[in-house]
Amino acid sequence: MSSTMEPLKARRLYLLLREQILRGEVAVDARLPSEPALAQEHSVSRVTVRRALDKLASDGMIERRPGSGTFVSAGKTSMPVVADLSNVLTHLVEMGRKTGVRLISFAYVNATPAMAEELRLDPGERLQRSVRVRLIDGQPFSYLVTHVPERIGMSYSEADLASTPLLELLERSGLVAERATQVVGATLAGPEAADALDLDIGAALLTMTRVVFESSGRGIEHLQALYRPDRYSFHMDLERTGSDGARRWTPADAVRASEQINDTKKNNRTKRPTPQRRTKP
Amino acid sequence: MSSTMEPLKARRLYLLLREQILRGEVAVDARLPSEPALAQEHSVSRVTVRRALDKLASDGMIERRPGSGTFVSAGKTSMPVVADLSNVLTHLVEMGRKTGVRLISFAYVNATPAMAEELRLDPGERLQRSVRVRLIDGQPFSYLVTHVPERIGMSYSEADLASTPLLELLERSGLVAERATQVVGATLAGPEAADALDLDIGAALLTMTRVVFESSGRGIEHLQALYRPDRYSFHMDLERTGSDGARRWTPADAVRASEQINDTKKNNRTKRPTPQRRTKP
DNA sequence: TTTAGTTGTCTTATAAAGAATACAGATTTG
DNA sequence: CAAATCTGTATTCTTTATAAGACAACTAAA
Repeated sequence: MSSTMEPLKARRLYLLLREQILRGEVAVDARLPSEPALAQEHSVSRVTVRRALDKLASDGMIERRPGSGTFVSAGKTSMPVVADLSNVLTHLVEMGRKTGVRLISFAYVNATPAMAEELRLDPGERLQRSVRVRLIDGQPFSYLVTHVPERIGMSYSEADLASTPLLELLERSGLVAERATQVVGATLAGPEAADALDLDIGAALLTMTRVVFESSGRGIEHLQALYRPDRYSFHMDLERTGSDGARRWTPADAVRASEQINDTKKNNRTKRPTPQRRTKP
Repeated sequence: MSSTMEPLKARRLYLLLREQILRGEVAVDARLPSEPALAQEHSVSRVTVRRALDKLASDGMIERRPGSGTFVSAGKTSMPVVADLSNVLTHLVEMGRKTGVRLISFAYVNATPAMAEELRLDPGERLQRSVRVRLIDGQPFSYLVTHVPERIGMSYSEADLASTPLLELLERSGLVAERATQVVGATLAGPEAADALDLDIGAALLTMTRVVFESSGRGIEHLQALYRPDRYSFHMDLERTGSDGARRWTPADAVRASEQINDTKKNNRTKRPTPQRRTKP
């Protein structure tokens, strides 16, 4: 499965150092080993060490002080925007952040066999395919490829897509979403996604595939989402519920959800049911 | 953020083709463009195309038939083991699969500032650090780095770790886990993880960071998990609950959980509440 | 001030990746 | 069978990555 086609040594070292910094194995503001030391430690030349450090510096993870050393930067080591498992961005309003959507492409295509099966449709059925990029504070954080059956897609315009969440559009047109499955994984950035998300090809991406079904069991939306993990991640709070042998973990979101059903108006944004990671002041 | 230190051209092409195949843009059993055609299409030499295809072939994604062409393989395009959002592996028993654990390292270390903060402990406190690899059918699928406060870690042995889930060990020693937070993201494989998971350095990994708290609010476990996305992914079923303006998505697991609280004995393994992706017969 | 250690920059040499081309053997099609 | 097309393999050349070393400029500490 593995071996052959080695990534460049500089890339390897870059990934290694990056990992150590992100995991906190090297403290913030601490000095890294000197370039000659790193070169000897990893059995590479100083040029290679230098390339790795260049990359880290351009990522804003380290700061180089000539004559003194290179140090781990405080700022950039942390904290993407988080979403709960229902894919709802949290703490956005209160942080005064603004999101936007860019429509990359929009077309009608024939369903591939795989796509038809996932949506439980007839193979070859026409689908509306749209590619969008979501932005936060002007910076892209997600790359979304959506497939919707043609007849359903007709109920809204191309312009609607660039301004309104797709699920809202679907429900507005009378459809009733009943169930959805989501699968979360990881993949490497290909050329298109890398370009749209302002990343290097081969960067790590968080993926989510969601299929939404109406009550009849037919799929009404297929979403393939790619997220920049440094700007977006999934967050879930779990509570230990039940007693004795039947104790198990329950997502706290579910609790909050049932609380909110009889509470349409006041949205409790002061809740903090579980400790959050925070950056130091 | 991007540019400089280009990955190799062969790697780029590999990722591009891989992406197209995984997304179903190229049908299963279909023939890929010929090597000269791919070379011209992407403005690279045939040697480079060849390297990319070699990698795809070793991944089992394509099959090369001399004189005929290269074709997309049916088998390997799909389906890792799935876990629900409580991190419980599903469909394992019924599939007759066996899991195992390999203990990689075991030591006591000083808490880094970042780790201490996440666990809400005093900085510098002693922690038990263990690194484990979980296997399914003899193949590694997750790389787990766990930190537990020293006094708690004393309650079980090194051998226990290799055989029993950590959370069970903790509760067995009288601790009461009350809350947990989980953050799911993605990262690139570093040298250690790549080696343990039998992957190339720079491969995409699914990450989960979990912190478990007891009722006093102090952390009792910090877990950093790295998963091979081709062998493991998170799955969640959502249901549209509530009415009118208060409709929202609720994880179906929560429903199942509350059903099971009064149902200790019979574990309903026949449930299939939501359509699953499946491979063709 | 001196000294040791650091990053920044350059040179030269070797190793590896990629480009361009040619040709043998297998497969399909006319 | 013959022609066209494909993969497998080899050769040669160019470009890029890496190695090894030298030296200047800067910093901090003795």
